[in-house]
Amino acid sequence: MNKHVGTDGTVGKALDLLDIVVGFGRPVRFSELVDESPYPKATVHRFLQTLTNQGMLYYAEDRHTYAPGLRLARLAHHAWQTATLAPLARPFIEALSHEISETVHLAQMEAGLVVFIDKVRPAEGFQTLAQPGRLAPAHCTGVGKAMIAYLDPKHREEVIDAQTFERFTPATLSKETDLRAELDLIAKSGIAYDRQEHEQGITSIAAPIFGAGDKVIGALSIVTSTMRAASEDLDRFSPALLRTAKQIGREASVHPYPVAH
Amino acid sequence: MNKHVGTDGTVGKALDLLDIVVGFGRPVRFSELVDESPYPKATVHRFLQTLTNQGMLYYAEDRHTYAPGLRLARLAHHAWQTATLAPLARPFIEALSHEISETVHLAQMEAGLVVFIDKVRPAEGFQTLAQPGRLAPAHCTGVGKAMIAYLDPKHREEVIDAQTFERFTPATLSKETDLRAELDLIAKSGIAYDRQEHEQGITSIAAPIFGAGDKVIGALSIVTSTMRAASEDLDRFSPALLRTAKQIGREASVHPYPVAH
DNA sequence: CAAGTATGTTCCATTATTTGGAACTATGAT
DNA sequence: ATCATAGTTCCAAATAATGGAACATACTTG
Repeated sequence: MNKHVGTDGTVGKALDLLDIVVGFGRPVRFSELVDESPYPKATVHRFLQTLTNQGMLYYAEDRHTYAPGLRLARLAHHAWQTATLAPLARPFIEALSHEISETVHLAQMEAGLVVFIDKVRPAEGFQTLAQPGRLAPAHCTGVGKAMIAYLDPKHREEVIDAQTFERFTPATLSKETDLRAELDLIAKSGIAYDRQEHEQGITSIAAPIFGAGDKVIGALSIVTSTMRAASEDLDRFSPALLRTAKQIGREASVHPYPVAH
Repeated sequence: MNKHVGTDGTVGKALDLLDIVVGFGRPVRFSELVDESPYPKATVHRFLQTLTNQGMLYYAEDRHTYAPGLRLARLAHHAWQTATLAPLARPFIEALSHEISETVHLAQMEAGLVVFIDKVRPAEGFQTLAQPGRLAPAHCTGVGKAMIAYLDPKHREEVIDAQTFERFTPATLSKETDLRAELDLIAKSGIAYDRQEHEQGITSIAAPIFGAGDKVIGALSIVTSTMRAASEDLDRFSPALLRTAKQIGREASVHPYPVAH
């Protein structure tokens, strides 16, 4: 259900809190964190002290707020460079976006959720919810469904179990059976769609990226709005999309590192 | 001596280990980590399990190696945007690099070490050690010395104490007294130099960046190679360098966030 | 391919750290 | 000046971390 179960003792809890602070996306006050976290006041306080000491958080004395620290920024940036598909895929998704003049998203999966890893917008495109580093549910996104459909059976079941099936729009697939039916289709065609299932007015066409040993390591999507194109129009992008996904996959298989998970 | 002292219990130790893994810059084996960390085998093992469970590390079963995890990578964008000067300074250092056609580095200080935050190279410049996210000692870099020279006395002593005075080249300042003498000069002129003290053949001219309350929040440097310019030639960049540092400082003072530490 | 060596994992009694309710202090609003 | 809200400290009890040593597994080599 929840992303990282709290069975990892002190360290797990501290990281939970770190995630919460970062999740706010702005400097946060102590009391907000007490409300948001499942831990009692004294415990939260102790963790914040530790994390601040460690440079993972920064405490602004004047404003009494906590924000991500420089050490976290440094570690995270490193991780981005060495542990995600982003640096490797960048040239390809730039080329794709340029070729078709549409927004392209790159995503990977973490703990049953979609993580948006990178994004290229052509010139001045519209803004979507997907910012790099953002999490989204897998059941209602093109990239999420594309990845689930090609997961090995064991992982697939785990990930499906992890879905909340929360409704974001009237089109959201909110039943497990609906999702499974669609996954079957995707597994046949190699293409997944998001028909305004996550954001009203936003549609996408997505394809999985396969790394060494034909393991799904990520997904790629072309995103547009209903203003700009009908859902079926997206189909004309599928050759370019599949080609780019294959290019990235090949690159990832060849390069030992950065590692794709 | 070491960056984050181990006085923060379990969480501190786990983060130490995380830093060590990330520091390798490549997937690492268990035994390498046991050697590198001060903790006993069983303890390292337990931490690695926890961190992997938490998604902060990724364990490649086939290769038996640990690498940064997706969860850590996910934190990158947020942390980088809100915790560093990078987003705010970007336009200014781009303008500077373009104006003078040289490489420009932006750095901040973390636990007595220099963290390179951003870097702009003109067209196809040469490569230096400084990649964004990279750590470097403060005693042998222009940006490091520029920051130390303007730290308040308390912090200054702490940071000087934290230096290892490791020799990287024959020109490296390897004695505390040498460093102090140079800091005095820097404090007078507002300009610091790196005369091949970190990398053979690389020289730079650096200036501190002051935020609200005239606190040093970072430093800026123009980097060139001895191939391209003599050390004294760098002086002709100093007006542009100082101007840009001032612009960034003003911007940082005005904008409440991103926070400069 | 068997014996040897290096590497990785598990166990568990001991030890040290975390935990969190409650009392306390600082801050800020009226 | 008074009250309310936010943040910090305390400390005995509860729990989790510790790490030496035994065990298991993967590699190496004669």
